[in-house]
Amino acid sequence: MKTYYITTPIYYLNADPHIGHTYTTVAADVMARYKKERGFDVKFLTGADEHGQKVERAAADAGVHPQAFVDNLVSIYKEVWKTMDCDYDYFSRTTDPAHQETVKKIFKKLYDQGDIYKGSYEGLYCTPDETFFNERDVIDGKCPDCGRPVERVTEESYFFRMSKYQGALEKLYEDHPDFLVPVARRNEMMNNFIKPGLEDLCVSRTSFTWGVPVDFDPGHVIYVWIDALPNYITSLGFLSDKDSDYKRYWPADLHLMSKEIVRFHAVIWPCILMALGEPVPKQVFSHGWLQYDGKKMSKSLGNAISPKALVDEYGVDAIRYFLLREFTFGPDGNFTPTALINRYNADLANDLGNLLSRTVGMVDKYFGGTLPLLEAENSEFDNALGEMAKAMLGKVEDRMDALAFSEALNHTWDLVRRANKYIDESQPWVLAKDESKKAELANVLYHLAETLRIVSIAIKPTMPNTPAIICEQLNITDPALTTWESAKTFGLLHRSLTVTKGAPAFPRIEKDK
RNA sequence: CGCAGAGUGGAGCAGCUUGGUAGCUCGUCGGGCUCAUAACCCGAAGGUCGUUGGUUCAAAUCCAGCCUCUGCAACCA
Repeated sequence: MKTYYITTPIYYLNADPHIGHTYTTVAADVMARYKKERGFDVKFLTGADEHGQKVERAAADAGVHPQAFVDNLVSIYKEVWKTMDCDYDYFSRTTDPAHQETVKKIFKKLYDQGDIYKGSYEGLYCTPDETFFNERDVIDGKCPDCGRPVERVTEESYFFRMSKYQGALEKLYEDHPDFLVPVARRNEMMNNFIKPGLEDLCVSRTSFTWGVPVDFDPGHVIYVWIDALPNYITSLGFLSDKDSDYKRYWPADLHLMSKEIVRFHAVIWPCILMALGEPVPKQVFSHGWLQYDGKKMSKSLGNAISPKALVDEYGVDAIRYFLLREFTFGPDGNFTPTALINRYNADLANDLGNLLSRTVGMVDKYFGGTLPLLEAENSEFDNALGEMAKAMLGKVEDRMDALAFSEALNHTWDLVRRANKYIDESQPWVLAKDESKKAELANVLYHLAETLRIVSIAIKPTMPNTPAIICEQLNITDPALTTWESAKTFGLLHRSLTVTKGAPAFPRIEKDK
């Protein structure tokens, strides 16, 4: 079976998850579900980056041990992913003992082969803040955070010989234009970091202790690059005696992330892998940021949106749908409550939810809930709808494979809108008044139900819960009628369909609310 | 001249790679229908595609300059 390994970043645990983390994780989850529907052997990883000075300090401020601090945050993240129906296979933690053991082995291996060496790190240091700053960040010799003077200090530390992989990295970018997408990010990495020359990377610290120790040099802690990035392979058992997942799933098919951490995944990470002699990931995809009402979302601005609150108000499927449908996946997007309500009402309540209601309602009203087995010639409208329904999933696949979630969903909604139009064309309420048109009427309603079946399959990856609502009202219980491939055939649903009226799947939201 | 992206009818976006009647959703106005969650369907109005110049038979699309906004610049998804 063909494998598919997809990852989100492992999120840095300095705050609760907000809608931005959710955006990345939901997109990865949708992709993972889609690939599973297509028959791939899928592994989906998310996780937490738990080490470092910021965590150490945040824990101290909270008056708890760092481990207790991250344990608490991890449980909060996991709770949010559960709320969002994000169904990951691995939750990677950098405090996991097995991960730490492998990180030590990686560090040692790179050291032994000369790719890590001991040197000295010189920088501007703010002693009260215990933080290094760049020349350009320092304002008039003062710390940009606290305003106190910084001093030039030298610290002994280990360096990764990244410069050695300059040529190999350039070749990777040239040979595989799709290694990093979208192309704007690729240009950015090339022009800013690769072409000017890779600098060796400082991979250890002595300024804090909350991390994986360098076991052959006490006092040194392995810095984030060699700790967090390798989680994608340590979680698969790399360099351990249980490495069957590594052999099976590596290299990753897709590292998904937002733009600010592209450099680490598209420059540093491949260099580390090349140094280890391991294959690099097939693709790194960077999506944009969600702004809130045109402003950057951040903890300090206090405008970060809580995913939990949104789900409580609108439902998980609606939020997942909105995130993927509203924004083009790649550029930045602007999240506004108005857009959410508009999208919900227009697409989910008016188009899809209402289509289900009117279909079930008519079967109930005209036939007492069960369609009779009557033969009828298809009208031109019936044929047009059927043809469109059959072709829809292929278009969805094409856009999903390109990570164009919004366009994929739009193809499905083209069909939903077409079905609403079909009702007007077919005028079932006119047919219902003529006893001799019973067969025609039943045929129209059958076409609607079958279209809804196909729609319910196409939306499965994005909206994991809605298909069950549709199937319940249409009494679809045969698993063969809900497989991905079955949505490419029109007419599988049984003709003598019995429906069950239910509450509206997406009740309209009144605007003044 | 640090790098990259964006500027398209009232709003939000797509199109630009491979030039050729400017598309989608929402909103507005008018009409139709009545099965349905006052939902659905049809039609209309509304854009010199930031700006200047160039290439071309033809430019939103290619090239150059300029203006405005945004992001990145060793760890905010």
